[in-house]
Amino acid sequence: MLESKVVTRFAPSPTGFLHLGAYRTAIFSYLYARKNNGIFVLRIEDTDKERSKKEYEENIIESLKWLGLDYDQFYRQSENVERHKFYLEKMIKEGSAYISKEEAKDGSGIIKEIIRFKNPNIDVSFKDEIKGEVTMNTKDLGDFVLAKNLNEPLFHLAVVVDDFEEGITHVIRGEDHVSNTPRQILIQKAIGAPTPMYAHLPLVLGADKLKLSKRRGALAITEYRKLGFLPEAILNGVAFVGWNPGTEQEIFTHDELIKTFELSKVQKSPAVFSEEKLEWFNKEHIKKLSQNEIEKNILEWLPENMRDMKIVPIISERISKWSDVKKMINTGELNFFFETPVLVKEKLIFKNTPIEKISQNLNSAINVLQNINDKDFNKENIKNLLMPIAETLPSRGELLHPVRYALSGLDKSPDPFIIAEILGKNETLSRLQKAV
RNA sequence: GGCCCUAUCGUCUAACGGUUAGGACAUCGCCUUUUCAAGGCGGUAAUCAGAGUUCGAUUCUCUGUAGGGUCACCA
Repeated sequence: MLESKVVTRFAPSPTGFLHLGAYRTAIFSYLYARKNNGIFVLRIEDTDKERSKKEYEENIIESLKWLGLDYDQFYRQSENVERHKFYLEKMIKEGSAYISKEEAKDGSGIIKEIIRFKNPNIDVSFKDEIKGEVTMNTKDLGDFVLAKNLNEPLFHLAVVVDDFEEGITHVIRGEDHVSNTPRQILIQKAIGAPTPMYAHLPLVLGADKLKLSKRRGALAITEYRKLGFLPEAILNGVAFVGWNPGTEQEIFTHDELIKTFELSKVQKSPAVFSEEKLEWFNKEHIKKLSQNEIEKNILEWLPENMRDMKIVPIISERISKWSDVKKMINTGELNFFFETPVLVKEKLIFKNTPIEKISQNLNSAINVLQNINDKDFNKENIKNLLMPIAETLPSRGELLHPVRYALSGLDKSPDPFIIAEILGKNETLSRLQKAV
């Protein structure tokens, strides 16, 4: 029973901030492990001492945590050098690897001893969960290098030894590793390790149809957090790049994804990642939040002097991520609530209605609104009084437009009833009076 | 170039060999209490090309074409 347990791993190298494409492989590995009651391992592949940085490792850990991808085991490849050395020595002893004296690649002319694999030059085939049967000849690979020396293993050796020692049963990784697989299988055979199941994920492309890369604007996952995306929305949206459950449901929670995820439904072809659709996913996930949580978040994103519960409703239906709150502030859409707008007389005019008629309509509005008590000054009551007047006019706009403009000073704004409610009776009447 | 992989609306995708080729995002139009947003309804839009197998091909086979991956003392 224990033998059949699924163990997957996410094995990034901490040489930069990881973008969504990398996290998608983490998500799939995680989902697959959880779905099968297995174990999810995080292994930091930091054997490249020059390029690996602690900062990046921390960013990876932080990002996984934020996404809700909890791992059961953690390894740092650089801490496994002893076992890498053990297998290296074993291979040399058994003849599947040898020490080769060669001139250093840096052009210094120094002769070094490196460790090469004795390539048997055979056809290697493996079954890939996504791509199917793949066969490759390994003779082009030559006697590839396993390690710089006994204490400095290279990628292929380290991966194979660690996957074996950590009991990895399913290697889920990017398609760029397909051509690495045969030589890793060769090493497995040499050290007597079983071959795990492989699933090579198709690449994630940017809008330019090229591989997603930081150089072309791909963001680190922590940047999405800064932009005010919900982790569950990112999880959902990224999982849907190159995978779908085959039903028409698109919005999934963390737990629903675990239940639904299947490797067999992963796409074979690369997928273009759409920022627009990610925003849509986020908006849908915001809708699932309780009213309280939405209020709390919006309030947090508002500057202190603007933290007023009353404007939350008009903000919440106009944003798809929290940072859009800032955008609304910057475009001045919310200013009317905090300061009396400066009006341009002509803008009160609806179509060709004479200005006298507009003033007259505004006055009727003032008259009826005066009759509402302060505490009943809400959008329903306001609407109930204003609409009957508007209905008597050739066009409702002759009343509604000037009222809305007088209150907001904007060409585009929420409807006049809600604005009046937010402003309160006094401010509403005062603004209407000024417009007459 | 060698090896490997892939190919359905602009994008993500669905379709036991038989469907008016379905859905979502985006886009366009209409409606909904002037405008904006939200919401509702509807529209435009796709099987890379050519052969073959078959009564019938988006689906199977081959070829072509186009993309992509990989060929390190990086991972």
